[in-house]
Amino acid sequence: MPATLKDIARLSGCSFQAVSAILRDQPGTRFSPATRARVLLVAEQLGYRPNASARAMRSGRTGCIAVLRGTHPNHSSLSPHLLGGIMRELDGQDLHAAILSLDDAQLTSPEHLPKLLREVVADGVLIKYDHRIPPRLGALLAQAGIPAVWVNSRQPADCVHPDDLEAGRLATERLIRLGHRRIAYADFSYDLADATEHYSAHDRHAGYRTAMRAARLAPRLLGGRRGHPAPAARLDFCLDTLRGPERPTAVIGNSAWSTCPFWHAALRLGLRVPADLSLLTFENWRHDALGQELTQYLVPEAEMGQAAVSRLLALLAAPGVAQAPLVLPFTWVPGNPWRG
Amino acid sequence: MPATLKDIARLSGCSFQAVSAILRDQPGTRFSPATRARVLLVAEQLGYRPNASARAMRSGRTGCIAVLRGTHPNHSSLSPHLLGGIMRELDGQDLHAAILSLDDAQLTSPEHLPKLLREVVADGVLIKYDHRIPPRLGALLAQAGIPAVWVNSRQPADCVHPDDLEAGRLATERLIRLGHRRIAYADFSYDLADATEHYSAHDRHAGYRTAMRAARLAPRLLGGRRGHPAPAARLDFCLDTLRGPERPTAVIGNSAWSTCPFWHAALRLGLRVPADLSLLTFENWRHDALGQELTQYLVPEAEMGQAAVSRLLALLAAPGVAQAPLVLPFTWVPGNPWRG
DNA sequence: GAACATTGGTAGAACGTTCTATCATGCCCG
DNA sequence: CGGGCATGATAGAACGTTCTACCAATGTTC
Repeated sequence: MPATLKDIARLSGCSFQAVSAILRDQPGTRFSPATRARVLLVAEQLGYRPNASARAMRSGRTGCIAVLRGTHPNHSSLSPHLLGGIMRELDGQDLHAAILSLDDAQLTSPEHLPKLLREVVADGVLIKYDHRIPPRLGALLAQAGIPAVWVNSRQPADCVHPDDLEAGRLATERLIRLGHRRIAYADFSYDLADATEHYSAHDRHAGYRTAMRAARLAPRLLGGRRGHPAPAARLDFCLDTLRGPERPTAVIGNSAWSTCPFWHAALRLGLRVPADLSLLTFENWRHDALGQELTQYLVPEAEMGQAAVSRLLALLAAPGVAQAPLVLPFTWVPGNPWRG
Repeated sequence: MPATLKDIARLSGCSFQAVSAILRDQPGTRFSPATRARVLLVAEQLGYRPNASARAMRSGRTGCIAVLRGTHPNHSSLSPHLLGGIMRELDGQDLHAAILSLDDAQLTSPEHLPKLLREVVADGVLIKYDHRIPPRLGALLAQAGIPAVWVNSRQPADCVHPDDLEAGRLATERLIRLGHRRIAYADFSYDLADATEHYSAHDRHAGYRTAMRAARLAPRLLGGRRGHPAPAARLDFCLDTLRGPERPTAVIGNSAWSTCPFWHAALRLGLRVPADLSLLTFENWRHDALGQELTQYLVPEAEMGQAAVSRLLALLAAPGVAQAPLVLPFTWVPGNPWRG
């Protein structure tokens, strides 16, 4: 049986309230150095750890952050990196996280969520964005007084997301500076089941177009919401694209899913990467297995997790004070060799 | 403020103990249908949810499973699929999971872990195997009376792991049946920083060797613990291998990290996959971006998570009754086209 | 030498549950 | 008409904390 305050009190000859005060070293109370030492010693010997449930019940604080995720495997799953970032930030604070999985029904009609959240007694909640979450969830949580921070979302406040717009712009400008003129943007993600336009895909593409227009170059979209090839026809689509007279000298892919087919086509056509075709891709995390010729722009997953937690903690400390969205830059992982 | 039993009691005109009994419909107690209906109605209207902390304190059960993970990004991170499997099983049981991150110091010397676990009041713990976890952790937990199930480990009991041996054998046999004779096994994973031999890598390779020997074919290891090429030299290594007169007609890779370089080499050499070179790879989850020519053997991550939880629940229900290891088969995802 | 602060504590209550014990009816039966 | 017995409850205690109030000495000050 775990040791309690009363056990320590009995063995060190004082009241359990004194033990409690000493172990937390509550400001405003004074105890003699002798008592203090005795209590600390006994606590150490018994391997005392405060009972989290009791503490939570008394203080109202659980030291627990709920993390919402959908159950759909393709969308809104918690990546190890995001989880790692969340944990890194929590660990310093003597907090832990409870993961809460929501099935599609709960995601779509979140009326019962506040109740559910209260049951997993948590101080606040981190919500990994999923396009199926209806916007009214924010209002519901606010109404229930549950502090929430959104991850990878564009809420008006209390959210953290990657700077997709800037990443799209930077990637394009980098290629332009290298002398590329025919730069295409590829997005085949729409042949995924249940794919709808995501902020990220939209913003990356928008950043690309901005940079192209600024340089007076014609943007070119391969794939996209309309016009994406069927999965089986993808490779042929890419071969055709790379064989044409107007073939791009660089392709920026919305994800590895969109970029790899071009790479494979290039390999098959004998084009050298990146000498004949530069390939840039956005990705959630570093795909070492993809090989080192691809240049990757990595979504700052770990940083998002960390930032989201620290925002949530700030929100807990100062309830009701909304904070402006926090926008995080991508990480540039140059391919090898990188011409530039 | 969340509604409590007393709130419901006040509004429905009975004692809070009655409310508690009615809402749990405790066997052995009898209440009139009228009272019962009144209480249920009021509870519904107030959106009552039992306070988990209070319940946990009273009953000793927290309804919470701790999941241990290391902080190292390459090893022992919780994949979305594993997490999904865990959650799927928990959700049906009105349970939730708390993730506990351990830094390297905590992993290496886990003497304080039982205390830590007790603080995150959890009924039991799921441990994602990491080669840096010292074996004595098992004994420590047992001694502290904390029920534990190991995921992807080969503990003598209370563990769940994929059938790497069988997968290695099956993959090889499948290729042999297709007429392949020069089948090589590739493992480049040792050029990862901090790579030590893992059960999985060992067993898959052992399964391969068993099948080869049974068919009186010569096993061939490309890479491996000794003899793996440096990361920058990997592609050349593969090109050389595929150019030689004794070139394999099939390569089984320990992971995409080990298989992809062969694929790229094949593309560059104009070899058709799988017509000229069959590629099989073991992987933790389905890499759609890798393209459809590779045949993948998927580690049953979700199934492991689900099975591990159900084992843990069984252990909680019958404490001290150790269960034999549960071994789960891989999923075969044939490449396209699959010759066979 | 009485009023008063300081030091070093103790005591009771509360948080929201669940568990165990008790109790007031009304009813049947002998 | 009183003993047994269902029915439909209630009351108290306990879980391990933390918070607020109080208290008994011992010094300090005018």
